[in-house]
Amino acid sequence: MEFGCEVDLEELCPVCGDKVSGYHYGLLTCESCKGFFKRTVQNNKIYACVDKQQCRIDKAQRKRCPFCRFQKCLHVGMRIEAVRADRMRGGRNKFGPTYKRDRALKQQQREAFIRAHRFRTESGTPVASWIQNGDFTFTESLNTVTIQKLSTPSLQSFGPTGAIQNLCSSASSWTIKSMYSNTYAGSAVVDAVTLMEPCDPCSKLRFTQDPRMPPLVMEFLLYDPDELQLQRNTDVHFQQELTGCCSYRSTFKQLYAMVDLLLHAIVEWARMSALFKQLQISDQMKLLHHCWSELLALDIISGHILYDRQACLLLIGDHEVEPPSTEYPPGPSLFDLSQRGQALLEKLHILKVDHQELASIKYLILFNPAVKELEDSGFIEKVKLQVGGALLEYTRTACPQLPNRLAHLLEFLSELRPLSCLAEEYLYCRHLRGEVPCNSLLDEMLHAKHNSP
DNA sequence: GTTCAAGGCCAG
DNA sequence: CTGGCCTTGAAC
Repeated sequence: MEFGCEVDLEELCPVCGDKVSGYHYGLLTCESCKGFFKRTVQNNKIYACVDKQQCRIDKAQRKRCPFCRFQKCLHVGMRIEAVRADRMRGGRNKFGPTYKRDRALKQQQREAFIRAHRFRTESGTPVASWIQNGDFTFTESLNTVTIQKLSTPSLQSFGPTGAIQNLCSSASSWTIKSMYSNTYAGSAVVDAVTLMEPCDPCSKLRFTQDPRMPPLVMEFLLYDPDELQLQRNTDVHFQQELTGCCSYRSTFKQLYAMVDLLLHAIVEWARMSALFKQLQISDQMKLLHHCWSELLALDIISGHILYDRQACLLLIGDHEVEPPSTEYPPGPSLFDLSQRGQALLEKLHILKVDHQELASIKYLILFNPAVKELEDSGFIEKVKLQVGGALLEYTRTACPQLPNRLAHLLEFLSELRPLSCLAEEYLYCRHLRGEVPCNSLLDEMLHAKHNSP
């Protein structure tokens, strides 16, 4: 079973994502943030940020900027008044009952999340047999792919073909970088890089003023990709081509360019996540290779919900640009995808899902402990459970009148999976016909899942 | 007596 | 300065 009651529920520090050692100064934090907070308050430290006071704080970088670290300590709720002025040791402070309540609440949430997860409808998930085969070969191919721990700058060929897919490194992080030919979506990489720039967290602060919002959900929202930038990029790509009234083939070329752009944004979003960064590179690759299509489908659908995105992939099914398939058995059509996507979109509309929930759901998709041959599935499971707990806490606070809201969200997730399988099948069929440009990130994702070495 | 969140210590 | 480990002592 995916979530057993016996699971050791190790929490993660809301400041840096390190392992929690207990309640310190008002909430569960790690030992190092506890010490840092204590020293800062006791010694009346005053720090300065050499950047824009928006430094990302995670386990690897928490030492870099004490100013932003302390700001984050305060932001997540560490209490200055819990540091004793008289420095008296031992005993308990006035937060004792708070900690006790918090423990009870967390336990309740944990149990409720596990119940909700059991409730989730797993049946009726049609997965084409070739996809299952693909999963097998995908696992096999992973064994042959050596991924360096990129402590020094390096370029490495990735994937079973000669595609120019490279893992690049900067410091201890990584990116998947696809190169484009001059004739195909030449500006996509540049655009993707632009949209990957961390958005201004202040622009989202208005959503995070509510002190009842779980710190984890707040974090997810703050670091969700900048939609405006993404929209500008995708609109340019998509509408240029559609207004040009061109052949279906070139329209799909643009479609792939946009899918590739979205994939770049998804990879970069994951890469920027403090929790994701704590995984080994190999696990990061496995998780992304496994869930890219789900994240892509969710991204496209949520674009409608949150932003009424103009460049609408779902509507492409209405353009009647796709000639009927001559293959037997016929693969899925864009029309199929469009119909199913619209049905899911309708569900989200009825649920009135919000940005916080969508930002959290993405982490539930990404941190999937069921992915095969993970090095650290334990950590991934803990993260998933923690995200589930935070999402439950959030839905209970935001929609107290709907106690089963989380179960509905999980049900939506279980319905997203077959759609993403269908989308993958569609893209793979076109890939086999040579319509997916080589060297794109999409090409890499399709290769990773379906090619045996 | 046990628990556990305070403060303290000190190698790196 | 950092952070892992140690000591303390009120609440239970």
